[in-house]
Amino acid sequence: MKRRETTTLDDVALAAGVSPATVSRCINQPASVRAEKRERIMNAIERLGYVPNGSARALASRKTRMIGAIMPSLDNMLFGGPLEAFQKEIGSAGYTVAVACSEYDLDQERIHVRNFLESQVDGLLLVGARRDPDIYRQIERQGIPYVLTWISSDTRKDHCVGFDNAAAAEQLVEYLVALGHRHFGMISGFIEHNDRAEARYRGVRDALARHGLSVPPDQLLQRPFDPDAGRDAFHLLVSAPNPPTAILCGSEPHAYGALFEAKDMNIDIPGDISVTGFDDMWLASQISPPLTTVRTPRGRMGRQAARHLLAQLRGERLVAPRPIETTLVVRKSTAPPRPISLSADSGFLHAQARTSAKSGS
Amino acid sequence: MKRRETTTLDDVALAAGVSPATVSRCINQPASVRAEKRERIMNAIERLGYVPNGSARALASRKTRMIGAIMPSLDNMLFGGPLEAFQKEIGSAGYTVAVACSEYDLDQERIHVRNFLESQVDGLLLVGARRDPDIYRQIERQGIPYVLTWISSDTRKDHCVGFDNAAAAEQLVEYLVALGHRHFGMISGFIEHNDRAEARYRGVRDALARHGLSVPPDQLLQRPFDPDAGRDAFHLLVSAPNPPTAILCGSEPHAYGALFEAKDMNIDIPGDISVTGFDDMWLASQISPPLTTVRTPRGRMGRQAARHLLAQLRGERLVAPRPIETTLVVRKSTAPPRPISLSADSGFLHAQARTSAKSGS
DNA sequence: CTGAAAGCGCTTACAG
DNA sequence: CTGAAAGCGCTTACAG
Repeated sequence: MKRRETTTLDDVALAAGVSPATVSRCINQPASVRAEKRERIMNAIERLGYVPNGSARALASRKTRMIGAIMPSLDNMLFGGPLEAFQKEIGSAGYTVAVACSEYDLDQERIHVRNFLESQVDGLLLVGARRDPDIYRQIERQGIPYVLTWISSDTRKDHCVGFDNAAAAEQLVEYLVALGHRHFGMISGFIEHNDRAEARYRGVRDALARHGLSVPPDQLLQRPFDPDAGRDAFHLLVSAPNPPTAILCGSEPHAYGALFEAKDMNIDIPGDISVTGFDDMWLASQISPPLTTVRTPRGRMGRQAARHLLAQLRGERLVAPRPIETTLVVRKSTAPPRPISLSADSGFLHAQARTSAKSGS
Repeated sequence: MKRRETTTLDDVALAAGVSPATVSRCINQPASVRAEKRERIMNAIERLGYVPNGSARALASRKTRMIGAIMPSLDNMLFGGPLEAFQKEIGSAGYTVAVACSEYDLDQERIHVRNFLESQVDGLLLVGARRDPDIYRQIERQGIPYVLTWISSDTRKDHCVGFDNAAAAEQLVEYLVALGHRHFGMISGFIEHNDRAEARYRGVRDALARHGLSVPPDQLLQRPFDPDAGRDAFHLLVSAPNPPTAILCGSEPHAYGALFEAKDMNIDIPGDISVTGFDDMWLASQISPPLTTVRTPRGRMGRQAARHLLAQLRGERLVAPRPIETTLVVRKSTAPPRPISLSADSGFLHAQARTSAKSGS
């Protein structure tokens, strides 16, 4: 390692025949430097190939222009899009984004928060709102802005940019119930440490309760968010003695897996069983049958998260963003249950019988 | 903004009754501090809630422990996995990774490189090898390690961690030719500014040339890497007066799109036309028909890239990594062309006729 | 094993 | 508009 002569701001000042302070100003607020000097300085910078030292700048100015983003995963086509939208938007304001993956593990997440705090990030992007309060304490102690995405919870509403997962799940349930379904299964993410998954389940549960229905405990399966897990869960659900007529998936990869497994098992979707997704990713409309699901505008969420963070960074007073609207997208993976009962009443009674038999076990 | 009293290393030193230097050592090389003092210091750190200032540390030590990664995209399920693998591996060595997206645009990439250089990243992860030499000059001027992924080119072989795209494409072609295909179309990425796409096309071209075959210019379609673009391109290709019997896709999303479009057009794959992918992502085995493709071990590539960078960071001498092996995965999207000719000769003659007719036009 | 001191390369009031 | 000077919060030879 030969000693590299890094050229510094002082070198530029010397070469341009001005003071270091002026060079600094020339870089940061060009307008405040006389045009003639500015040109001399720019020339010197060019000639010497000067590259400002971000660490020194950060130390002196107390700004790193770096945003830390902690995502549950980058490998499931769910977070990549929004993250890219976020980085594009915030990047155009001059910020760099550093990413870390928590793998849906709150302990890993805490470590990453800590690291970012040490790195002096100017802001933080997190997914979900539920985590050890101590983490929020640390963040707030450093006084750095943060935004919580994928939820519109009310615990820290002011920081939430996302949609109402529970309400979205309810849309799905209401639609299915109107179709005549009375017997439901659900393939969910892990509820305990994932407030998005929890909210979706809660939405399902509450909407069903309004109709005197419920997901039997053994028909609620919690699985990692990937198609293979969805396959297995679907297989289990339909192999039960009294299978559901509709299966709600808490995430779209689960639904893809369910559809693939159905094909392998020769189960007709939606003839035998209805299946719904959640998110409306690109595959939803292409897969067969095309998936009934709820659309979550994730790109918009990413951009809005960036703008919300930017506003805080500018020192604006925090105003709670309004939840991003979700929309029910009805396609071909859902239909009335068999036997087809045009009368809602008879269908209801039929389902009631099944449901009570089930809940009695 | 009230003035936050950030607690510094000096505060800790005072509280623990030692010198700042000792606190610093205690944090960075605990073994070099007497146990008794170490405990006092740790207590003080805990009590004061001290968080080291990364910028100051970086300035003084000339190390940021940050790696810059510039990816063409994060939104196409292609780069997320490898990136996550990379970050996990390099993160466990104490590095943070910052990401930026170039959107397959070399100008954007150059800006991001520049930004990362200013940020004093300790290392750089790039995709592909072909870019303005001036960029390499800047990187090397700062003397920071870098790794080029997704290729195993020989221009800067020592820095390349990836697979041989051309060879992988050749595997596919040889298989298709052995099946009896003589008339090929290709849906490719944009070749000019993407050396991975270029290498794949080159592999196709060279392999075909060995058999006296070629892709007619109008049957080589360059498209963005998404399923919809693949759909359109497929439609165009099969609507030509003399459509190919086999379509090679330079990326898997293209192939998915082709398969979906084929279904909509009522074209039988592989009965009417054979289709191949490239990468073997999870969908390849689930889609129908399951896709014949070539597997590129991307997770392994991510990890190896991290290790290769880490080795440089440790100051080890650079040794050219060996290319990562790709494997042909034969599934159901490929078959001999119609009319089914069990005799290779007759098939060949038939195809020859078509080919020369084509190339004469 | 520990401390005093210099220095990393900028920015930013403060004066002019 | 510009400069001299202090300071951001650490690390690291150097001495002991």
